[in-house]
Amino acid sequence: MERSVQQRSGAVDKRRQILDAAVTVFARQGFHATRVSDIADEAGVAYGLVYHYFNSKDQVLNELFLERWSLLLAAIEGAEQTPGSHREKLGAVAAFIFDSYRHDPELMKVIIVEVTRAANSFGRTHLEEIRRAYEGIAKIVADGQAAGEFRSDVAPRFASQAFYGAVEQLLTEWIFDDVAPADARFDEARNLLVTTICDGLEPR
Amino acid sequence: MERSVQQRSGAVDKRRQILDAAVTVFARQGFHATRVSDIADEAGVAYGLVYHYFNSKDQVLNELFLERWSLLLAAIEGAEQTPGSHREKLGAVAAFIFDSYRHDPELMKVIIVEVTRAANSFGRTHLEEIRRAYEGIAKIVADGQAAGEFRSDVAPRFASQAFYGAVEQLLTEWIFDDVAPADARFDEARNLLVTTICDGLEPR
DNA sequence: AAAACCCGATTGACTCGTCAATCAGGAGCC
DNA sequence: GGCTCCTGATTGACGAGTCAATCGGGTTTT
Repeated sequence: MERSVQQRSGAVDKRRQILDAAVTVFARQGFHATRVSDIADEAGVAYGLVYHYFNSKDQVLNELFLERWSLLLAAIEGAEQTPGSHREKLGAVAAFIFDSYRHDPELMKVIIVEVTRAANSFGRTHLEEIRRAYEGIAKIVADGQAAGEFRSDVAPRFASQAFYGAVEQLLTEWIFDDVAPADARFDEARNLLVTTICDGLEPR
Repeated sequence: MERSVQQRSGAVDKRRQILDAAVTVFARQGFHATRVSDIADEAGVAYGLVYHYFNSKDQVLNELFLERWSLLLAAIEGAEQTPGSHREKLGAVAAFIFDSYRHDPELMKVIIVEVTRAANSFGRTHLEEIRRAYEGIAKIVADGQAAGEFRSDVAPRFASQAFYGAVEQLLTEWIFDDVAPADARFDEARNLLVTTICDGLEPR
């Protein structure tokens, strides 16, 4: 289990090195267009070593996705239980996702482009985990409705889709632009998003 | 120019046949996983004929995308100029997109999965056309702000992204489910979407 | 010495796009 | 009508290239 005990110290580094290199090349060329040799070259290791640590190219992407997605699920869980308005809880979820992009845009690009938005291939494989996130957000909405903070005539699951879809679309624009916006833009995006979804476009 | 004059009548049918077959197999297996021979088999024509009408597998998808996307751009253009509130104009755009799915779910699946949401490959190629749609929606929002119907503290381009992202996410759920919802669900989706984006989740 | 780690040449499977051959039917001539 | 010529639609086998995954052997650690 404890990798640093059963393997020597260099080993875990190589594994990590391969994962990090994979993020870079997947982000640059897309999963399909990257050869396993590209990953090995980027990581500075031999071709075969990739297969020492992973069963397949697919497994490398799976690992990257699950590593990050479990954090998102935890963040949603955390937001649910945090004190504060339900509007603030939605804000916390959006903030986590935008921060993930701020912290590691390449990784987020790979996850969104190759998994989350890929209805064939990996999106189908990880549908369950992906939906768990939607359901977590839907739960926040449902609780908000029960608390009288949100209107009750919008199905929580529906609101969750609209919310998540909006977040991902904003990220996708940044991904297409290949820009890492200034830090202020992240907070601005979060605020505008929460304002739009909670208050709506029409003046109050 | 006039195809029916310079070519035998059967010819134009075969071309169409290939395009329709491509939609079916792209929707079923995804662009990357379909071989050109799959398209030919589905269309009931010989392998080589695909290359008689198209330069490459890519060109087949390009044609499908452009054919449909130009209709969307026209619909947005039309919505802009239609009389009525700007809220109704946004509703008209959403209605067109949902109707496109109702009318031909396979084609919409292909366009969304393989082009619109594919930041590598085709998404990049057609970025310009895709963005034209975003800008059209943004223009409706901007006009709505100028008319005092929408709040002015949300950037139009931003609102456009949130709106389109929400629409596409809802469609994506249907795509993943591989269901064609009952007709009533389409209108419901449009209404809830416009309500959410324009009025917001919080009670008025 | 055993075990873990690392290497990269090789294999085997796969598919795109090409191309030479065939086929169907219209136009012109007898 | 019947015959020939001709165009371009249609066919499918094949060449050429790609790439994932394996494998046998070398090196370092314990």
